[in-house]
Amino acid sequence: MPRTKPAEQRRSELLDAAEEIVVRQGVDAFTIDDVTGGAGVAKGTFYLHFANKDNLIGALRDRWLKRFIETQQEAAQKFTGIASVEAWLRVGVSEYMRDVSLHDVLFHPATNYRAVPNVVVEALTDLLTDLRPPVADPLATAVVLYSTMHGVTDHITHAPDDEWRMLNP
Amino acid sequence: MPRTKPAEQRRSELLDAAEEIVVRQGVDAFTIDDVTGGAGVAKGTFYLHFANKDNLIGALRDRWLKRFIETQQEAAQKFTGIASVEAWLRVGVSEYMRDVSLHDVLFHPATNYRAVPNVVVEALTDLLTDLRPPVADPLATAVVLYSTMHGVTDHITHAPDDEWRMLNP
Amino acid sequence: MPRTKPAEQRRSELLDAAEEIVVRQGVDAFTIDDVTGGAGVAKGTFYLHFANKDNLIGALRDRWLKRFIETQQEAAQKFTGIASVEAWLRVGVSEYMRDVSLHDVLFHPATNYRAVPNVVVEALTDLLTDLRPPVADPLATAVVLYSTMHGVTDHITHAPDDEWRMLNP
Amino acid sequence: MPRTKPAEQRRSELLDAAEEIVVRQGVDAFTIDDVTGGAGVAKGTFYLHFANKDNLIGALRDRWLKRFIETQQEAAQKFTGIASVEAWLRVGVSEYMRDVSLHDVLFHPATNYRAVPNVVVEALTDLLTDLRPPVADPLATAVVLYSTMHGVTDHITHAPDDEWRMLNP
DNA sequence: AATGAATGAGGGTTCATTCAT
DNA sequence: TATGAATGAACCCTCATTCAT
Repeated sequence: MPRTKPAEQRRSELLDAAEEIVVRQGVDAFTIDDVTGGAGVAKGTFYLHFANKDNLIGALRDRWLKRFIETQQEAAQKFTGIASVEAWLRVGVSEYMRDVSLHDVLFHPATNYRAVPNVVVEALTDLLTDLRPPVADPLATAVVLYSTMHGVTDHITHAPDDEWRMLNP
Repeated sequence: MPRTKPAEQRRSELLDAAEEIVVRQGVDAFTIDDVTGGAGVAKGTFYLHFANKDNLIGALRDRWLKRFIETQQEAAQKFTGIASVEAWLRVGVSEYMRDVSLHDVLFHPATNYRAVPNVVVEALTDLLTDLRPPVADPLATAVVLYSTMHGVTDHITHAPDDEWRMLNP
Repeated sequence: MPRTKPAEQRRSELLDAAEEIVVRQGVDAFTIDDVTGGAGVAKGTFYLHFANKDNLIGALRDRWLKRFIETQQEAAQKFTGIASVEAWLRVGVSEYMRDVSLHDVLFHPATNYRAVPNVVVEALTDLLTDLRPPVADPLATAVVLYSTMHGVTDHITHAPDDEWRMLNP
Repeated sequence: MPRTKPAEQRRSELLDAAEEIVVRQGVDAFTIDDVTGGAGVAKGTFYLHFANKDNLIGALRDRWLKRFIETQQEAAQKFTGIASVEAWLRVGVSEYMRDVSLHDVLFHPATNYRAVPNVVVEALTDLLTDLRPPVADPLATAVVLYSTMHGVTDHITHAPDDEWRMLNP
């Protein structure tokens, strides 16, 4: 049985391993060794698929964003008008909550995340732009909605249990 | 010429130096060496005032929060009713914008920030609770307002220049 | 009330503090800070009485030896002939056992202990030389007796309890 | 040209280098840097073979004991009765003398040596137990013999030259 | 494509010693 | 004589990256 696998699959397995470690142990215990260990390959193999550690984080981020937006898009397309915006937001919250810690790590300031989340805001802006009746300021609205979505999710996730119960009587 | 300074001042200078480095270079270039270099003291001096690196970050966070909330409190107290909430939020935005990168670093997930930002939400909740006419759900409202405040500021700060101009025609 | 004390007393107090720490915590936790802390003086004061750390250890060693030999001498003088040698050895064992860890630290190889224990052997050699009937080779005998005394004490001290009971039925 | 060597060999070379440094410079000049420098490898390589510094010292100790006892065993087996005990002791002395400073460092109190030398005493006890005619108290005898062996060697090694000549006329 | 031993720069922390008060 | 803040060399250890196989 060959140890070699298609590049795309190896890469994917490495990303999976990285994702799991990040989610489980946080960003501090984030070692190339852990990743390759988790993926069941040797250390050197990592560098056949990623230029360096930052590169991996970038790839992780891209994959996360791609999935996130696609999921929202799908949800939104099942509705029309304002309902599609609501669907978009609802899915956004549940997606965020699925793996907050992954999100936190991926978009934390230490890794030049700057431009990235804009993609999500842009997607929402597009959605709002196509809305009828028209939204006065799609971008501003998108920013506010996105912020709230994100912030509320954050709050819920980190809230002590009793506060959570207050919000969900 | 005395080398010694009051402990409180030295500590403060070290915090200042740390703050500046964090703001300027991000969290990755955050070295004890840099901090002591910036404060103009020897490396060992650092450990006269902080148990370790984490300890410093904690202190930085505490100081930031203290200042932030105090500033908001002051601003809010100059008004009554809904205007005080508005003042609170306005000051919040401008405070955030003064040093987003500092804030980002201080409260990024890698450093057990969990419980911390709640303090700000709590302050806002208190403000809303005392409001007349009463707010239906002060906590939920606070969360939404805080999220929006934070998210919008974030967006503005990281926005490419042209988008910023779109938002401020 | 003056904080100053006669040099000899301060020195003595520092030695006492050092001794206690060494006995209690072993040689690894042996810090100038600990010593001055234990003696209730400031760090700098240490260097008014000892040139450096090695110097302190040397002084500790000298004091220990002086006491040790004096005690043995006293015990030996109460007897004559071979009985005085036996007394000398008995006291030697009990003295060793009083503070093995102190002895261990003081005479461990890392601190150029070379010449030192000879003093004890020399004292014993003198005792044997004056013995009647004469001992064939006082030095060799002294070495053997001293070695046994030391080695046995060591063994007893470090022995697990059950072995100790075997030796003392 | 291959940089890599079998793990066992590398480990052995590191132990050799450590041993040499310990013998030559004593325990204070005992740096990981020195060890790796002596073995001709980079610092990091050390940690591929030892968990930490203490671990290395432990390994050094184990190796020393293993060799020591084996050599004694071999020597003893060439004889029977009391002669085997004499052989055991003679080899013990010469082995000790081959590298006293190594022994001193390895078994000095700072590094929890407690239980270790017992192994040698145990070996001797076994030897004495099998002796015919029987020895009254093998353990006590072993302790005394071992102590003397060790102590005498120590004395010889550290003796000033003239005293040494007195003992070897 | 895959390996994993080897690298070595770099960081956090300790602590003996100094020195201005 | 006494203080204790300040110093800074030294050390252990980590881990991203390389490279010969």
